[in-house]
Amino acid sequence: MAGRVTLADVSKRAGVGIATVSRALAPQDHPDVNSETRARIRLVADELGYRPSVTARALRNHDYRAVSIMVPEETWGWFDPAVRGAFAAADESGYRTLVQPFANPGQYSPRNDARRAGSPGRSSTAASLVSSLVEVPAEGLLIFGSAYDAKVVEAARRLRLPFVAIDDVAHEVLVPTVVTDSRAGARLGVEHLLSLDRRKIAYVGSDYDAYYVKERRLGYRAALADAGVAFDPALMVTCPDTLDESLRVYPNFERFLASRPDIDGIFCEADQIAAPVLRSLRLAGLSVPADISVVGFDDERAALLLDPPLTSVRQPYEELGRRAFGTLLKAIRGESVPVGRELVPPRLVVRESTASAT
Amino acid sequence: MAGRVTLADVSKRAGVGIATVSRALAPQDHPDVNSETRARIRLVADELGYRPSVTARALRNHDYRAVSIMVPEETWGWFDPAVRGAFAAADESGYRTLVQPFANPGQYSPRNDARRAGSPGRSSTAASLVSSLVEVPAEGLLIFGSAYDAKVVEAARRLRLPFVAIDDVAHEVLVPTVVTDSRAGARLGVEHLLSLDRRKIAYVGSDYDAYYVKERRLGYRAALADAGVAFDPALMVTCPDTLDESLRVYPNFERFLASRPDIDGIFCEADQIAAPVLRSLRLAGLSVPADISVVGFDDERAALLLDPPLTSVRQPYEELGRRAFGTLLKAIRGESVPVGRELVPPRLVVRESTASAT
DNA sequence: GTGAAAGCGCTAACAT
DNA sequence: ATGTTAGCGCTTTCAC
Repeated sequence: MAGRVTLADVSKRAGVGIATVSRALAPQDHPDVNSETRARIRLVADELGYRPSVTARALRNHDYRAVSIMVPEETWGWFDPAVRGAFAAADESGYRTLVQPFANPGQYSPRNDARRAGSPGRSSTAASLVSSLVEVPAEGLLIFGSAYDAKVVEAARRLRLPFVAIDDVAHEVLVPTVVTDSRAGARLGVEHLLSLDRRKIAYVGSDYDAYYVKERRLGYRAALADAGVAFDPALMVTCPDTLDESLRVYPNFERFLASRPDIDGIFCEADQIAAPVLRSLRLAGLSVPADISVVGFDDERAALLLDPPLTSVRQPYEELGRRAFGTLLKAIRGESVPVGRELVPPRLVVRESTASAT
Repeated sequence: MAGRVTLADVSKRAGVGIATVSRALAPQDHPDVNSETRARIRLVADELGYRPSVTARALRNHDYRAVSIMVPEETWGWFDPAVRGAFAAADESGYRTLVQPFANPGQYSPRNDARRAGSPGRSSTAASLVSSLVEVPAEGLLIFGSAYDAKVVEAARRLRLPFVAIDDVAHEVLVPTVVTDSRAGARLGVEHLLSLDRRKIAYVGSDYDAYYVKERRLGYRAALADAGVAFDPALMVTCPDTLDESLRVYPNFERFLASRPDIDGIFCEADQIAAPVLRSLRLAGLSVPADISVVGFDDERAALLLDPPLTSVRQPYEELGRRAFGTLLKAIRGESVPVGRELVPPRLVVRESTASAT
């Protein structure tokens, strides 16, 4: 049903040549048209309900101005603002954005799976991605998360599509990748705790083997080192169960808490981890932040709803998306973009769990 | 840079006619080609890095197989799974999805504004939407939220684009609209409380003038009526400050709680409202669910992280998206779809805040 | 200032 | 089984 009324129709009805109509209707006022004619033609076009065929225009002009964004289904909740950032940036550059969700074949451990509705659809896996990509009228490709399935990378390369990723899981990057500077973020969080005179700072994290986990741990140690506080391995608490969202408390952390009544600060690897941690503290009769200050990472929406509201390192998701699109655009325009990580700094959002407002 | 290598190139290199190449490369194996030739041609095509021009194909075939999804920036966090549902449904029908975020000109009160990063971009408002829509090569239009700016509807109508909305705010619908059955949802929640022998059930809501608010209130009353429990207006607590996410407790609710020590159940209009409510209860030394059972609405991610984890009416977001696409597809195919609401039933997710697991 | 015509890359007749 | 050709709707020389 699209593009029923064509330039020819308008030209006939207006009693002018088809080319004139084209000129009259051009986005930026074409100089070579009598403004009266233009007005008249525009009127007729409106009347007829003319809609330019984007498809014909694209064919003719060899530019489609669209990029494809591939989003793994499982991470949607997470990368949502990043998608929005990419949208916004694309929009500003006159690009359209196509979104293709794809099912993630294991490997990438979803943090949101408790939520995963049983979508019966055969949404593409990385494998079928190969073929489906061919169908996409895009000038470039943005992949969110788990871009590093070698098959996907290979597929994209074969399509000769400029290709940028946003990912903080893979240890090794095969394409230009935009990522939150997790190390700097953890550092910010721990420095904040140190500035509150906390010295026995525990790190509560997961055993998930991911780049961001490694980096956050490094950030923690770096902050301590800079402050001249000795690193104590006993303060690193690893909870293997952090992906189980239904858990109220982590057994590992409970044990740790009982054994170390001396800690005065906790850096949580993720907000999601902070929720059970706060519960444990409450159950233990400890007051946050009076007895113990707690900092999270991500600043997801729930950080605000926790009790007390959680101080957290905010992921610059929106910026991640914008940067990724920017880099992609460079690639599309033929500038060379190096394979490697482009770090985006997060910032600290202070709330009551660290009560800086003394 | 798209579509450099054409059918002609492949045909020349393979020493066959251009039509043969077209047939050989057709998505579904064309019967009229020697399979050997096909194999050979495919090889050559691969070698040359041939990518079909979607744009030419679309022009030729008069079907673009894409729908446009317009998402108001502010509600992204909310409608995220709905977008995914629409994606999935579209994908299953061989449709692509274009996403266009648009800035919402006030009127629609964002629930997420605390999060709103200062995106400097001039992402389209409803007004510029008009023109921008013309540029979108879509066969149909899905609008998420606030579709009822008359200008937007008018614009879409003038484009003669099939048009479906997902919205639970507008009181009056101007286009086919898919929406959660909030009344049934509230009913589920309240019936659950009643089944736990709660009889003094408060309704804590906002003063937001929206369809879903009205409906949830009606659902609350309907459940009470069915159970033969007299409706007590004094148990309706309206907190004008429910949109302020930084608030730890609602003054209105605090007052109410102090004045009514007899209540034994609370139905919260939204999970977001439940967070401060739970805090107030905790501060008042009341135990949930022993003393008071609490039910929320939406079942957003935070429901799981609250303490105790919140029993909540889960919005069928994914299904909302799927249904909306389904309806849109009908419209695209020329079937008539009535202007009106298509209700999708939510379901109750029981957690510890109502401790049904005695 | 305006019209005629070529051609973007593809597919579907219509030949052969 | 394969080649030739017309034409989808548009923009852009090139004439006038």
